[in-house]
Amino acid sequence: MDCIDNSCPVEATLSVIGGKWKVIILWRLVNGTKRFNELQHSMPQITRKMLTQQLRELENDGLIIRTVYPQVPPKVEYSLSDYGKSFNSVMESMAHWGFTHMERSRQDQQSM
Amino acid sequence: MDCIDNSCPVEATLSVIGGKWKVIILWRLVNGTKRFNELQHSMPQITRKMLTQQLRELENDGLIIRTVYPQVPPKVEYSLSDYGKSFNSVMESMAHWGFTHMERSRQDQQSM
DNA sequence: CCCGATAGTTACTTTTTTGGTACTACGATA
DNA sequence: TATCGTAGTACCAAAAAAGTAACTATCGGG
Repeated sequence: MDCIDNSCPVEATLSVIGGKWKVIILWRLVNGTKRFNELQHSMPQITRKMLTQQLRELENDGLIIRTVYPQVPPKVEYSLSDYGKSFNSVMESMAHWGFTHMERSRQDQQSM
Repeated sequence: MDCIDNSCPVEATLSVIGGKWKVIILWRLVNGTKRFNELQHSMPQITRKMLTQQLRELENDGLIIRTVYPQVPPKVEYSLSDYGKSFNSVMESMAHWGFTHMERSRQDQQSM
C-alpha cells in the first residue's frame, strides 16, 4: 500500500475526492437518496453551481447515481452507487477522527 | 458521529487536512522522521514555498513536530506527533480505497 | 398571460492557491 | 576570498477554484 514510483494509493484517493465539497456531499448521501434541493439546503454554504459541478464529477467517477424523473417541475435524485458506498469506510474513519479532534479542540479552548 | 447543527466531524477533519498537500505530506512521514529536503525530493511537484507553508500549518495544528538542529548548513527534521499518528488509521483507510480504485481504473482502461 | 417550482446553465468577478525567481544566513571547504 | 549546501523568505505573476447574479426550460394553477 506504499507509494511506488508515481502511483500512490493515497494520492489516487485524493484525486477522486479532493476539493472542498466532494466528501461533504458523499457524507450527506450516506443515509440515502437525496434530491438536488435537499442537498443544497443541507449545505447552505455551497452554491448551486458548485453543487451541480461536483455532483457531475462524482457521477463521472462512478461514485454516485443521478436519476432524472421526467416531471415538471423537475425531480432529480442522487444516491451512492455501490462503488460510492465502498467509500463509506473511509468517511467513517474520517468522522471518527474528526469527532475526537472536535473534543480535543474544545478542551484546548477550555484550558486557555 | 452525524452532522449536528453546524458541527460535522467529517468537515472538522477536512478543515485540518483539507487542501492538496497535507495528507500527502503526512503520508510521507508515516514511516519516520524526514528532513526538509527529503520531503521535497519525495514530492517533486511541490515547491519549497508550499511545503514550508503546509508544514507550518500542520505544526500549528499539532500534527507534526519540527525539530531544528543548530548546525550549519541547517538541519530541520519533521516527524508525526502522537496526535498526527492518530491520523494514520484514516490514511490507511484512504490508501486501501485508493489501491482498489487504481485496480478498478486499470480494468476500466483494459475493457475499452 | 403571468407566477411559482425545480434543476439547472452562462457569463463574469473575486478569492485562493500555486508557481517563479531572487534573496538570505551561516559555517565549511577549496 | 569565492563557492557550496540547507532551509528557508519575499515579492510578484499566473492559474485554478469558487462565488454572484442573471437567465433558461417546462407545466400547472390562478
